[in-house]
Amino acid sequence: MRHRLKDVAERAGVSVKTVSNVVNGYVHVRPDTRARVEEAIAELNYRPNLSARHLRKGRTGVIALAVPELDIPYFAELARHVVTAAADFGWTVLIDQTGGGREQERVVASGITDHLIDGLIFSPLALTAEDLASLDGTPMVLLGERIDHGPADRVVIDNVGAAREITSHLIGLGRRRIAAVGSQRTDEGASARLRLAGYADALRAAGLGYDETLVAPAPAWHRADGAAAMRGLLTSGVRPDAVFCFNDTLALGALRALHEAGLRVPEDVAVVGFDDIEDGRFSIPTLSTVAPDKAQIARLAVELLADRLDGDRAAPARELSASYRLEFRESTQTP
Amino acid sequence: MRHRLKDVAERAGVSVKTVSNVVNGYVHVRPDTRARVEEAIAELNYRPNLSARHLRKGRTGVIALAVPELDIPYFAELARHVVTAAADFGWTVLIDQTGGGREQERVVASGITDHLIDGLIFSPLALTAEDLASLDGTPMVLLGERIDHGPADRVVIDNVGAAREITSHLIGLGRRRIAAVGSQRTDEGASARLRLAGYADALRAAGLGYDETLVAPAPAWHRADGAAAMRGLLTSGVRPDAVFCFNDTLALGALRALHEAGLRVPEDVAVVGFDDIEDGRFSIPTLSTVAPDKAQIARLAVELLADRLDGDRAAPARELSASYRLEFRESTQTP
DNA sequence: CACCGTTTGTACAACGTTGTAGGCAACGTT
DNA sequence: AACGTTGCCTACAACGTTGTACAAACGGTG
Repeated sequence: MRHRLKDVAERAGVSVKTVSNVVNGYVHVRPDTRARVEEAIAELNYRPNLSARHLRKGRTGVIALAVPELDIPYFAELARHVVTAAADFGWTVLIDQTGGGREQERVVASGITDHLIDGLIFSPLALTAEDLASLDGTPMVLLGERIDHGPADRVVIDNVGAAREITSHLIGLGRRRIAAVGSQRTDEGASARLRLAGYADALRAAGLGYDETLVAPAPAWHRADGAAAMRGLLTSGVRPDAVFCFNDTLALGALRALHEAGLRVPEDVAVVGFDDIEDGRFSIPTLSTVAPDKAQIARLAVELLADRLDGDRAAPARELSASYRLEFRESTQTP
Repeated sequence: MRHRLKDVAERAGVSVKTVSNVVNGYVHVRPDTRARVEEAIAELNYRPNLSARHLRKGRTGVIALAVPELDIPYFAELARHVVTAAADFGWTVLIDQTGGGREQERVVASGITDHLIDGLIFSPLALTAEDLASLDGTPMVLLGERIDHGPADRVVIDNVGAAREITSHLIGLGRRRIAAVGSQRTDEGASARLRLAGYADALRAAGLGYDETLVAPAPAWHRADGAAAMRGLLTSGVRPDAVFCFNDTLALGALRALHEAGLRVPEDVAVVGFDDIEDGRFSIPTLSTVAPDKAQIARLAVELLADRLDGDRAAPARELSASYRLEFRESTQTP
């Protein structure tokens, strides 16, 4: 049922290698020979065996994308863009969920590189630079801030700047008691730390004090965590007039908690998020947010990987920055 | 940097095959020999080359999951469950987006099977039984209703029954003018047809007429389509007191449109969806819905695939049914 | 002690592909 | 006419692994 080069060769009356040459677009094949071979390929519906090709060439045409969880909308949207960007290079993307734990991430980062893939785009939560250094040489591009001075290429966005800008926007609306939701003290919370820093920067620049009681931690960044953190803030008696949630799912949870508490958004409390996931465009109210250019992130990551694969694998690691913009929607604007 | 069986063999002072036997857990290896080999493996950090192994054995340990779009929450959640279920079989999952078009789906279904994967779990929108029959023999499990009597194993849920039940629930609440959002006349709309049938069944059983003007089509099933369809219904002058949306994202869009029109949910209009995506548990109001057991769907699909891989590939196609339950939340209940 | 079956290990070939080396025409140049 | 050059194609080996066949060592039995 499944045919090999040999079958095509026999049918076309040429050598196996000539068929291989046709398949690979080698120049010196007579037009009529080429035509005969192509006809045979079509008749047999021949497709190259990628494993054999890989074994011989050392390339599979498959790259992996490893993210903590697929059903976190941000990662799902990112995955979509990576698949699209990779297609431009003729690559297939193998998507892996790490779950976000350090051990799991280490397993993925080392295990997945068992010769099946050419390279890896990795969005780590817990992996350390140390873990990373112990991996053998599968080219890798990191997304996000977790690993500070690792040996790998990275695509980042300016978390501090974005957080500062969106917080300043809230201040510009006249809000003075601005809460932050999503802080994390663990090592996993690199993005949390940076966004918190940007938040604090903006308060300081506006002459507003940084009030510890307005900062709510969240163990993970799901809707439920956002709702719980918001409820915690409200029952603790602090009365914020605005909330900066460190991502959109937290913000959606916070909206929910505010709704349950009978508070109006944005009249009583303005809410902003981070990531610009699609839900935020249809939530009630729609959600103001920082919109990282996910397509650009994906494209830069794929391009970095391509450069690394084709170029010098020992070249120094590069870091590229993706852009973002602010989206102002109902949760910060009176209709 | 990367070592082969041969390197391990030299270090341990045995033949290549003996190392292979140790790696594969072959029984008849003397304990001290095994220990020596394992030590050498550890020292060299040896990992088998999966391409070579595949070439020899005909198995890769990779299965593919093909879905229309990854950033549709239902598919993202499903993907997560499939990855988890596959891990129990030691499989890695390669996730592919088809985009949902017939041609693209055909490309994925045939192209992806280029020797890289052992099997495919496929959630088709547009592919026909005819397309499917033309594929060579990569084992495949289909999800959903699209292909009626195809040659492949399938996992389905009882769309008609579920739609009937949720509609009956609305009727039980005293609603009489119940709209349906998401109908599709194209071939892609198999699920839409079945859910519409269940909706009509329930109306008929309750002695309510089927009113064409209460049925709104939706080209795709995104939030934006739900919002547009709902706006269309409202501006056309029909005044439903309940809406059955054929999936949750449509329902979230509909909630948005109702909100913009100043209608209260559930007081003025009750809303139900289908899929039980996480968003629906945090939306305002929270969304009543049909909750298919996604974990079960994923598990059944993986098991069917495993059976097919290990067993008789020519055995007749099987069809398994996954269960569902109804979730009643705020969008159909007054607080 | 000869015999036999089991245990433990080895050598070789094969999976399907492509890189290398080289052969044979046909051509233009001296 | 002899020569190198070019175009086109073929034969062979190799990528790293495992199945098959078989050899050597071992233990128990008659």
